[in-house]
Amino acid sequence: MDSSDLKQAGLKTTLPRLKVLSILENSKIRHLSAEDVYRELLNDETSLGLATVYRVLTQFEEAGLVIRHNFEGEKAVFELNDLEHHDHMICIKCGRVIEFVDPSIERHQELVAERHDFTIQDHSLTLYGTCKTCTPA
Amino acid sequence: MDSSDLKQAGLKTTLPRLKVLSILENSKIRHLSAEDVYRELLNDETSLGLATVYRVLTQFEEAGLVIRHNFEGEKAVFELNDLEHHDHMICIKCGRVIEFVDPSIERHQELVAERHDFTIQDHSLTLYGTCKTCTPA
DNA sequence: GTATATGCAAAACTTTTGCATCCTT
DNA sequence: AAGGATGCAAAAGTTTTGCATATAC
Repeated sequence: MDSSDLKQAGLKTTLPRLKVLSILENSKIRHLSAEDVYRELLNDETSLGLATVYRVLTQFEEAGLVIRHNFEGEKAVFELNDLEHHDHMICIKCGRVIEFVDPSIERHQELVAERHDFTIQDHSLTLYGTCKTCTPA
Repeated sequence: MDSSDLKQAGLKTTLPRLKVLSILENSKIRHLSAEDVYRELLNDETSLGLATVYRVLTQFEEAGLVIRHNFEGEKAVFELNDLEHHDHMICIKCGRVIEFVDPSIERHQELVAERHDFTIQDHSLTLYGTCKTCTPA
């Protein structure tokens, strides 16, 4: 992702937008809150206002560059929309986020929706529990 | 549900709690925000403070009497925990909430979790789209 | 040069908390 | 009588907005 993605989205290539994009691409942690992004930039010589970070992330979401998640109890987090669609497992002990795809689940969502004459536009599936490391043996 | 459910949950039988319980049981709409509950009580001779509604709903959640949902973009909503487990479809046009259960989906959640050595404690599956009435033909 | 973007501070909105008072047991 | 529950107002946390200034094209 680079400035051409911004242009395509109808967004001017500005330093704040490039910085946010770069954080999203290079951060070790894939799911970041607006404040996470803001804080990563604080060390930076020219940091951004938190309001700008929110505005940029919202524009990115509208442009389809990022996906916003509202996981339980947390503030909103954002991830780059650069992978195939996937759902999430979240470890309630260490916070780790595991991404997964399950075609059977996807298919059955469609089937159950059809059964109710419902047209799916989007869905959100999140499993909460403990990961390999955090599950007591 | 009545005062005995409160006692069992270790909660004193108070008027505010009974009122909230009664709203949850008798409201036409099943999924209510704290403010929805608060507003239904405003006409009432003795209404409750919003803070009390939040406290009561939180206690009910801890006691397992209600389930709290954080649907996308909305404030938290609460529903009585009096049905079997189920997931939700939400019409993004009319706000209607349809409850459903799909054993295949449940099963495949377990399978995919196992594959990742993940132990599910809870999950949240919500389909967003348009219902029968709101889907353009 | 013009339109759009940003920064800052203030506002908005949801939810929680402190504390004095009241109610249930 | 004692402990827990409530109301009110204030605080906290997250996200949005108004407006003057700065920046991209």
